[in-house]
Amino acid sequence: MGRRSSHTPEELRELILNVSTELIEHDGLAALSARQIARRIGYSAGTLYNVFTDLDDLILTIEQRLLDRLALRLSQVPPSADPVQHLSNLAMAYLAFTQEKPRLWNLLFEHHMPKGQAAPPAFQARMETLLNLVEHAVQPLIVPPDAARAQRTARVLWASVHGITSLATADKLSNVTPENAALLVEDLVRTYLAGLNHDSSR
Amino acid sequence: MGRRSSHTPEELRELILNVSTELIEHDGLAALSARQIARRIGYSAGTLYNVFTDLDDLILTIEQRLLDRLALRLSQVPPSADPVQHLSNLAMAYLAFTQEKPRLWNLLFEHHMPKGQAAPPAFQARMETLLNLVEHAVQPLIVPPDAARAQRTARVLWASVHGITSLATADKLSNVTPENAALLVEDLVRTYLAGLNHDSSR
DNA sequence: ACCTGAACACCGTTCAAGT
DNA sequence: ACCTGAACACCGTTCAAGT
Repeated sequence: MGRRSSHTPEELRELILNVSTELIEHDGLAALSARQIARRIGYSAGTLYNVFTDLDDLILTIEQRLLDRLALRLSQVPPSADPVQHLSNLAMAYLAFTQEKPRLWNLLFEHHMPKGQAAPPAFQARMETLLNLVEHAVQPLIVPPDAARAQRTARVLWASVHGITSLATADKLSNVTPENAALLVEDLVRTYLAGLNHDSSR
Repeated sequence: MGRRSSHTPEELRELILNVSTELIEHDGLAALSARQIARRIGYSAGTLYNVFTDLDDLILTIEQRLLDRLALRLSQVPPSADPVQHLSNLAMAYLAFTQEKPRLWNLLFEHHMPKGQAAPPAFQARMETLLNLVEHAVQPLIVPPDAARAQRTARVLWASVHGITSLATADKLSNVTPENAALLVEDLVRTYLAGLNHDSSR
Protein backbone atom coordinates (compact mmCIF):
# COMPACT_ATOMS: atom_id res chain seq x y z
CA MET A 1 0.00 0.00 0.00
CA GLY A 2 3.02 2.20 0.20
CA ARG A 3 3.68 5.04 2.60
CA ARG A 4 1.04 5.92 5.12
CA SER A 5 2.95 8.78 6.61
CA SER A 6 0.40 9.30 9.34
CA HIS A 7 3.30 9.24 11.81
CA THR A 8 6.76 10.73 11.74
CA PRO A 9 9.56 8.21 12.32
CA GLU A 10 9.91 9.49 15.88
CA GLU A 11 6.22 9.13 16.55
CA LEU A 12 6.21 5.64 15.14
CA ARG A 13 9.14 4.66 17.33
CA GLU A 14 7.41 6.02 20.42
CA LEU A 15 4.20 4.28 19.46
CA ILE A 16 5.93 0.93 19.18
CA LEU A 17 7.78 1.37 22.47
CA ASN A 18 4.65 2.44 24.32
CA VAL A 19 2.51 -0.39 23.02
CA SER A 20 5.27 -2.90 23.76
CA THR A 21 5.69 -1.59 27.29
CA GLU A 22 1.97 -1.96 27.89
CA LEU A 23 1.96 -5.51 26.56
CA ILE A 24 4.84 -6.50 28.81
CA GLU A 25 3.43 -4.86 31.91
CA HIS A 26 0.04 -6.42 31.29
CA ASP A 27 1.03 -10.00 30.50
CA GLY A 28 4.78 -10.33 30.76
CA LEU A 29 7.54 -10.72 28.21
CA ALA A 30 6.04 -13.92 26.85
CA ALA A 31 3.04 -11.94 25.62
CA LEU A 32 5.20 -9.67 23.49
CA SER A 33 5.19 -10.50 19.80
CA ALA A 34 5.96 -8.57 16.66
CA ARG A 35 2.60 -9.44 15.17
CA GLN A 36 0.73 -8.40 18.30
CA ILE A 37 2.51 -5.05 18.40
CA ALA A 38 1.81 -4.52 14.71
CA ARG A 39 -1.87 -5.23 15.18
CA ARG A 40 -2.12 -2.67 17.96
CA ILE A 41 -0.35 0.13 16.17
CA GLY A 42 -2.16 -0.50 12.90
CA TYR A 43 0.89 -1.32 10.84
CA SER A 44 2.09 -4.59 9.36
CA ALA A 45 4.67 -6.63 11.22
CA GLY A 46 7.33 -5.86 8.64
CA THR A 47 7.30 -2.18 9.58
CA LEU A 48 8.78 -2.96 12.97
CA TYR A 49 11.92 -3.99 11.18
CA ASN A 50 12.31 -0.57 9.65
CA VAL A 51 12.51 0.90 13.14
CA PHE A 52 14.30 -1.81 15.15
CA THR A 53 16.69 -4.44 13.91
CA ASP A 54 14.74 -7.15 15.75
CA LEU A 55 12.75 -7.79 18.92
CA ASP A 56 15.91 -7.97 21.01
CA ASP A 57 16.78 -4.46 19.91
CA LEU A 58 13.31 -3.25 20.85
CA ILE A 59 13.46 -4.96 24.23
CA LEU A 60 16.89 -3.57 25.03
CA THR A 61 15.61 -0.09 24.26
CA ILE A 62 12.75 -0.56 26.70
CA GLU A 63 15.18 -1.84 29.32
CA GLN A 64 17.39 1.19 28.93
CA ARG A 65 14.49 3.57 29.31
CA LEU A 66 13.50 1.74 32.44
CA LEU A 67 16.96 2.13 33.90
CA ASP A 68 16.90 5.83 33.05
CA ARG A 69 13.64 6.25 34.89
CA LEU A 70 15.01 4.43 37.91
CA ALA A 71 18.14 6.59 37.92
CA LEU A 72 15.96 9.68 37.84
CA ARG A 73 13.87 8.38 40.70
CA LEU A 74 16.85 7.50 42.87
CA SER A 75 18.48 10.86 42.19
CA GLN A 76 15.36 12.47 43.60
CA VAL A 77 15.66 10.77 46.98
CA PRO A 78 16.34 13.64 49.39
CA PRO A 79 19.77 13.60 51.03
CA SER A 80 19.98 12.47 54.61
CA ALA A 81 22.54 13.31 57.26
CA ASP A 82 22.72 9.67 58.36
CA PRO A 83 24.34 7.52 55.64
CA VAL A 84 22.50 4.43 56.86
CA GLN A 85 19.20 6.25 56.65
CA HIS A 86 20.08 7.50 53.19
CA LEU A 87 20.90 4.01 51.93
CA SER A 88 17.71 2.72 53.45
CA ASN A 89 15.78 5.45 51.64
CA LEU A 90 17.47 4.55 48.38
CA ALA A 91 16.63 0.87 48.82
CA MET A 92 13.01 1.72 49.59
CA ALA A 93 12.77 3.97 46.54
CA TYR A 94 14.18 1.13 44.43
CA LEU A 95 11.68 -1.31 45.91
CA ALA A 96 8.76 1.05 45.31
CA PHE A 97 9.86 1.61 41.72
CA THR A 98 10.05 -2.10 40.93
CA GLN A 99 6.67 -2.75 42.53
CA GLU A 100 4.87 -0.12 40.49
CA LYS A 101 5.27 -2.16 37.31
CA PRO A 102 6.58 -5.51 38.46
CA ARG A 103 6.29 -7.36 35.16
CA LEU A 104 8.02 -4.57 33.32
CA TRP A 105 10.81 -4.54 35.87
CA ASN A 106 11.10 -8.29 35.63
CA LEU A 107 11.89 -7.86 31.96
CA LEU A 108 15.42 -6.91 32.95
CA PHE A 109 16.00 -10.40 34.31
CA GLU A 110 13.74 -12.51 32.12
CA HIS A 111 15.35 -11.28 28.98
CA HIS A 112 18.75 -12.74 28.16
CA MET A 113 21.31 -11.93 25.55
CA PRO A 114 21.67 -14.68 22.96
CA LYS A 115 24.49 -17.12 23.74
CA GLY A 116 27.50 -15.71 25.61
CA GLN A 117 26.81 -12.26 24.23
CA ALA A 118 27.14 -9.43 26.76
CA ALA A 119 24.71 -6.54 27.19
CA PRO A 120 25.49 -3.57 24.92
CA PRO A 121 27.70 -0.78 26.29
CA ALA A 122 24.78 1.67 26.50
CA PHE A 123 23.03 -0.77 28.82
CA GLN A 124 26.07 -1.34 30.97
CA ALA A 125 26.72 2.39 31.18
CA ARG A 126 23.29 2.89 32.74
CA MET A 127 23.93 0.13 35.24
CA GLU A 128 27.21 1.82 36.15
CA THR A 129 25.41 5.09 36.74
CA LEU A 130 23.03 3.43 39.16
CA LEU A 131 25.79 1.60 40.97
CA ASN A 132 27.83 4.78 41.28
CA LEU A 133 24.91 6.37 43.03
CA VAL A 134 24.91 3.59 45.62
CA GLU A 135 28.68 3.55 45.83
CA HIS A 136 28.69 7.22 46.62
CA ALA A 137 26.13 6.73 49.37
CA VAL A 138 28.22 3.92 50.83
CA GLN A 139 31.51 5.85 50.97
CA PRO A 140 30.99 7.53 54.37
CA LEU A 141 30.49 4.14 56.00
CA ILE A 142 33.79 2.72 54.87
CA VAL A 143 36.42 3.75 57.40
CA PRO A 144 39.18 4.13 56.64
CA PRO A 145 38.22 4.97 53.04
CA ASP A 146 38.80 2.04 50.70
CA ALA A 147 37.63 2.34 47.11
CA ALA A 148 37.64 -1.40 46.42
CA ARG A 149 35.67 -2.15 49.55
CA ALA A 150 33.13 0.57 48.78
CA GLN A 151 32.69 -0.89 45.31
CA ARG A 152 32.14 -4.35 46.67
CA THR A 153 29.75 -3.15 49.35
CA ALA A 154 27.64 -1.27 46.80
CA ARG A 155 27.41 -4.33 44.59
CA VAL A 156 26.49 -6.65 47.44
CA LEU A 157 23.76 -4.26 48.53
CA TRP A 158 22.42 -3.83 45.02
CA ALA A 159 22.36 -7.53 44.27
CA SER A 160 20.82 -8.42 47.62
CA VAL A 161 18.02 -5.91 47.34
CA HIS A 162 17.45 -7.17 43.83
CA GLY A 163 17.20 -10.71 45.17
CA ILE A 164 14.55 -9.79 47.70
CA THR A 165 12.47 -7.71 45.32
CA SER A 166 12.59 -10.25 42.53
CA LEU A 167 11.65 -13.19 44.74
CA ALA A 168 8.86 -11.12 46.27
CA THR A 169 7.50 -10.34 42.82
CA ALA A 170 7.77 -13.92 41.59
CA ASP A 171 5.91 -15.14 44.67
CA LYS A 172 7.88 -18.37 44.79
CA LEU A 173 9.37 -18.10 48.25
CA SER A 174 7.00 -18.51 51.17
CA ASN A 175 6.61 -15.35 53.21
CA VAL A 176 8.63 -13.44 50.66
CA THR A 177 5.78 -11.47 49.19
CA PRO A 178 5.24 -7.98 47.84
CA GLU A 179 3.56 -7.16 51.16
CA ASN A 180 6.54 -7.78 53.38
CA ALA A 181 9.35 -7.11 50.91
CA ALA A 182 9.85 -3.72 52.54
CA LEU A 183 10.40 -5.39 55.90
CA LEU A 184 13.03 -7.70 54.45
CA VAL A 185 14.80 -4.96 52.51
CA GLU A 186 14.91 -2.81 55.62
CA ASP A 187 16.31 -5.73 57.63
CA LEU A 188 18.94 -6.43 55.01
CA VAL A 189 20.16 -2.87 54.66
CA ARG A 190 20.30 -2.05 58.37
CA THR A 191 21.78 -5.35 59.47
CA TYR A 192 24.34 -5.53 56.67
CA LEU A 193 25.45 -1.96 57.24
CA ALA A 194 25.60 -2.54 60.99
CA GLY A 195 27.95 -5.42 60.28
CA LEU A 196 30.31 -3.34 58.17
CA ASN A 197 32.43 -2.24 61.09
CA HIS A 198 31.89 -5.20 63.33
CA ASP A 199 32.90 -7.97 60.99
CA SER A 200 35.58 -9.99 62.67
CA SER A 201 36.76 -11.24 59.28
CA ARG A 202 37.61 -7.73 58.13
CA MET B 1 1.23 -45.95 13.72
CA GLY B 2 -0.02 -47.25 17.01
CA ARG B 3 1.94 -48.42 19.98
CA ARG B 4 5.67 -48.58 19.73
CA SER B 5 6.19 -49.89 23.23
CA SER B 6 9.95 -49.59 23.01
CA HIS B 7 9.83 -47.76 26.32
CA THR B 8 7.85 -48.29 29.47
CA PRO B 9 5.87 -45.26 30.61
CA GLU B 10 8.49 -44.58 33.28
CA GLU B 11 11.33 -44.79 30.77
CA LEU B 12 9.52 -42.46 28.42
CA ARG B 13 8.95 -39.97 31.20
CA GLU B 14 12.64 -40.04 32.15
CA LEU B 15 13.67 -39.71 28.55
CA ILE B 16 11.56 -36.60 28.09
CA LEU B 17 12.83 -35.04 31.31
CA ASN B 18 16.46 -35.76 30.48
CA VAL B 19 16.30 -34.43 26.96
CA SER B 20 14.45 -31.33 28.16
CA THR B 21 17.02 -30.71 30.87
CA GLU B 22 19.81 -30.93 28.31
CA LEU B 23 18.06 -28.53 25.97
CA ILE B 24 17.57 -25.99 28.73
CA GLU B 25 21.10 -26.25 30.06
CA HIS B 26 22.52 -25.98 26.57
CA ASP B 27 20.51 -23.07 25.20
CA GLY B 28 18.17 -21.81 27.88
CA LEU B 29 14.44 -22.07 28.40
CA ALA B 30 13.73 -20.29 25.12
CA ALA B 31 15.25 -23.25 23.27
CA LEU B 32 12.81 -25.71 24.79
CA SER B 33 9.96 -26.71 22.52
CA ALA B 34 7.61 -29.66 22.38
CA ARG B 35 8.55 -30.37 18.78
CA GLN B 36 12.26 -30.20 19.51
CA ILE B 37 11.91 -32.61 22.42
CA ALA B 38 9.82 -34.95 20.29
CA ARG B 39 12.42 -34.95 17.54
CA ARG B 40 15.16 -35.90 19.97
CA ILE B 41 13.32 -38.72 21.64
CA GLY B 42 12.01 -40.12 18.38
CA TYR B 43 8.32 -39.71 19.14
CA SER B 44 5.76 -37.34 17.72
CA ALA B 45 4.97 -34.14 19.58
CA GLY B 46 1.53 -35.40 20.56
CA THR B 47 3.05 -38.12 22.71
CA LEU B 48 4.36 -35.53 25.16
CA TYR B 49 0.78 -34.80 26.04
CA ASN B 50 0.20 -38.35 27.13
CA VAL B 51 2.91 -37.92 29.75
CA PHE B 52 2.57 -34.27 30.80
CA THR B 53 -0.48 -32.07 30.66
CA ASP B 54 1.53 -29.34 28.93
CA LEU B 55 4.98 -27.75 28.80
CA ASP B 56 4.38 -25.91 32.06
CA ASP B 57 3.80 -29.22 33.77
CA LEU B 58 7.02 -30.59 32.33
CA ILE B 59 8.98 -27.51 33.35
CA LEU B 60 7.62 -27.57 36.88
CA THR B 61 8.68 -31.19 37.19
CA ILE B 62 12.22 -30.29 36.16
CA GLU B 63 12.23 -27.43 38.64
CA GLN B 64 11.16 -29.71 41.46
CA ARG B 65 13.89 -32.21 40.66
CA LEU B 66 16.38 -29.41 40.68
CA LEU B 67 15.26 -28.29 44.12
CA ASP B 68 15.51 -31.85 45.36
CA ARG B 69 19.08 -32.10 44.16
CA LEU B 70 19.95 -28.82 45.84
CA ALA B 71 18.38 -29.97 49.11
CA LEU B 72 20.45 -33.12 48.94
CA ARG B 73 23.58 -31.13 48.28
CA LEU B 74 22.99 -28.71 51.13
CA SER B 75 22.20 -31.54 53.52
CA GLN B 76 25.63 -32.95 52.73
CA VAL B 77 27.47 -29.86 53.89
CA PRO B 78 29.42 -31.05 56.95
CA PRO B 79 28.35 -29.50 60.25
CA SER B 80 30.55 -26.81 61.69
CA ALA B 81 30.98 -25.71 65.30
CA ASP B 82 30.85 -22.06 64.27
CA PRO B 83 27.35 -21.12 63.05
CA VAL B 84 28.73 -18.31 60.90
CA GLN B 85 31.14 -20.69 59.26
CA HIS B 86 28.34 -23.18 58.70
CA LEU B 87 26.11 -20.61 57.03
CA SER B 88 29.02 -19.49 54.90
CA ASN B 89 29.58 -23.10 53.85
CA LEU B 90 25.91 -23.48 52.99
CA ALA B 91 25.96 -20.32 50.91
CA MET B 92 29.06 -21.49 49.08
CA ALA B 93 27.52 -24.89 48.39
CA TYR B 94 24.45 -23.13 47.02
CA LEU B 95 26.59 -20.91 44.83
CA ALA B 96 28.59 -23.85 43.51
CA PHE B 97 25.42 -25.76 42.74
CA THR B 98 23.90 -22.90 40.74
CA GLN B 99 27.10 -22.37 38.80
CA GLU B 100 27.39 -25.97 37.70
CA LYS B 101 24.41 -25.61 35.41
CA PRO B 102 23.64 -21.91 35.37
CA ARG B 103 21.01 -21.94 32.62
CA LEU B 104 19.19 -24.79 34.24
CA TRP B 105 19.21 -23.01 37.56
CA ASN B 106 17.99 -19.86 35.89
CA LEU B 107 14.92 -21.79 34.80
CA LEU B 108 13.54 -21.34 38.30
CA PHE B 109 13.36 -17.59 37.79
CA GLU B 110 12.79 -17.30 34.06
CA HIS B 111 9.74 -19.48 34.18
CA HIS B 112 6.61 -17.84 35.54
CA MET B 113 3.23 -19.20 36.44
CA PRO B 114 0.50 -17.98 34.10
CA LYS B 115 -1.33 -14.89 35.38
CA GLY B 116 -1.66 -14.56 39.15
CA GLN B 117 -1.42 -18.31 39.60
CA ALA B 118 0.85 -19.45 42.43
CA ALA B 119 3.40 -22.26 42.25
CA PRO B 120 1.90 -25.70 43.04
CA PRO B 121 2.06 -26.95 46.64
CA ALA B 122 4.68 -29.58 45.77
CA PHE B 123 6.95 -26.81 44.56
CA GLN B 124 6.40 -24.63 47.58
CA ALA B 125 6.96 -27.58 49.90
CA ARG B 126 10.44 -28.05 48.46
CA MET B 127 11.21 -24.38 48.89
CA GLU B 128 10.10 -24.69 52.51
CA THR B 129 12.44 -27.60 53.05
CA LEU B 130 15.36 -25.57 51.79
CA LEU B 131 14.45 -22.56 53.86
CA ASN B 132 14.05 -24.68 56.97
CA LEU B 133 17.58 -25.87 56.50
CA VAL B 134 18.84 -22.29 56.53
CA GLU B 135 16.52 -21.31 59.34
CA HIS B 136 17.90 -24.09 61.45
CA ALA B 137 21.45 -22.97 60.79
CA VAL B 138 20.53 -19.43 61.72
CA GLN B 139 18.91 -20.26 65.08
CA PRO B 140 22.09 -20.25 67.20
CA LEU B 141 22.81 -16.69 66.11
CA ILE B 142 19.51 -15.28 67.24
CA VAL B 143 19.86 -14.38 70.93
CA PRO B 144 17.59 -14.45 72.71
CA PRO B 145 15.80 -17.06 70.55
CA ASP B 146 13.08 -15.50 68.44
CA ALA B 147 11.31 -17.69 65.90
CA ALA B 148 9.97 -14.80 63.84
CA ARG B 149 13.36 -13.14 63.65
CA ALA B 150 15.06 -16.39 62.68
CA GLN B 151 12.52 -16.86 59.89
CA ARG B 152 13.08 -13.39 58.58
CA THR B 153 16.85 -13.72 58.79
CA ALA B 154 16.82 -16.96 56.84
CA ARG B 155 14.68 -15.42 54.11
CA VAL B 156 16.82 -12.34 53.84
CA LEU B 157 19.94 -14.47 53.53
CA TRP B 158 18.37 -16.77 50.97
CA ALA B 159 17.02 -13.98 48.80
CA SER B 160 20.26 -12.00 48.99
CA VAL B 161 22.46 -14.90 47.99
CA HIS B 162 20.01 -15.59 45.20
CA GLY B 163 20.34 -11.99 44.06
CA ILE B 164 24.11 -12.18 43.86
CA THR B 165 24.23 -15.54 42.09
CA SER B 166 21.55 -14.63 39.58
CA LEU B 167 23.10 -11.29 38.66
CA ALA B 168 26.49 -12.96 38.38
CA THR B 169 25.07 -15.55 36.00
CA ALA B 170 23.20 -13.01 33.89
CA ASP B 171 26.38 -10.95 33.55
CA LYS B 172 24.47 -7.69 33.51
CA LEU B 173 26.07 -5.97 36.48
CA SER B 174 29.64 -4.81 36.10
CA ASN B 175 32.05 -6.63 38.34
CA VAL B 176 29.33 -9.01 39.39
CA THR B 177 30.57 -12.02 37.49
CA PRO B 178 30.73 -15.76 38.04
CA GLU B 179 34.38 -15.28 38.91
CA ASN B 180 33.89 -13.03 41.89
CA ALA B 181 30.44 -14.13 42.96
CA ALA B 182 32.05 -16.15 45.75
CA LEU B 183 33.73 -13.05 47.09
CA LEU B 184 30.46 -11.17 47.15
CA VAL B 185 28.52 -14.01 48.74
CA GLU B 186 31.16 -14.37 51.41
CA ASP B 187 31.06 -10.65 52.07
CA LEU B 188 27.29 -10.68 52.32
CA VAL B 189 27.03 -13.62 54.70
CA ARG B 190 29.79 -12.55 57.07
CA THR B 191 28.89 -8.88 57.15
CA TYR B 192 25.16 -9.46 57.50
CA LEU B 193 25.64 -12.00 60.26
CA ALA B 194 28.13 -9.74 62.00
CA GLY B 195 25.44 -7.07 62.00
CA LEU B 196 22.82 -9.31 63.60
CA ASN B 197 23.79 -8.41 67.15
CA HIS B 198 25.11 -4.95 66.50
CA ASP B 199 22.15 -3.45 64.76
CA SER B 200 21.18 -0.31 66.66
CA SER B 201 17.68 -0.53 65.21
CA ARG B 202 17.04 -3.90 66.83
C1' DA C 1 -3.63 -48.35 25.35
C1' DC C 2 -0.55 -45.81 22.94
C1' DC C 3 0.99 -43.21 19.14
C1' DT C 4 0.81 -40.53 14.79
C1' DG C 5 -0.11 -36.95 11.49
C1' DA C 6 -2.88 -33.48 10.18
C1' DA C 7 -5.03 -29.44 11.61
C1' DC C 8 -5.57 -24.89 13.88
C1' DA C 9 -3.99 -20.74 15.46
C1' DC C 10 -0.07 -18.84 16.36
C1' DC C 11 5.33 -17.16 16.07
C1' DG C 12 10.06 -13.94 13.97
C1' DT C 13 11.98 -12.34 10.07
C1' DT C 14 12.76 -11.28 5.10
C1' DC C 15 11.89 -9.19 0.88
C1' DA C 16 9.76 -8.44 -3.83
C1' DA C 17 6.36 -5.53 -5.13
C1' DG C 18 3.69 -1.55 -4.76
C1' DT C 19 2.90 3.63 -4.02
C1' DA D 1 11.30 6.32 1.30
C1' DC D 2 8.09 3.69 3.48
C1' DC D 3 4.94 0.02 3.89
C1' DT D 4 2.52 -4.33 2.78
C1' DG D 5 1.53 -9.13 2.09
C1' DA D 6 3.16 -13.33 1.03
C1' DA D 7 6.51 -16.59 2.10
C1' DC D 8 9.53 -19.56 5.00
C1' DA D 9 10.56 -22.00 8.88
C1' DC D 10 9.06 -22.36 13.06
C1' DC D 11 5.71 -22.70 17.57
C1' DG D 12 1.82 -25.39 21.48
C1' DT D 13 -1.92 -28.13 21.60
C1' DT D 14 -5.81 -31.18 20.12
C1' DC D 15 -7.78 -35.13 18.32
C1' DA D 16 -9.62 -38.48 14.75
C1' DA D 17 -7.69 -42.34 13.02
C1' DG D 18 -4.81 -46.16 13.10
C1' DT D 19 -2.58 -50.47 15.37
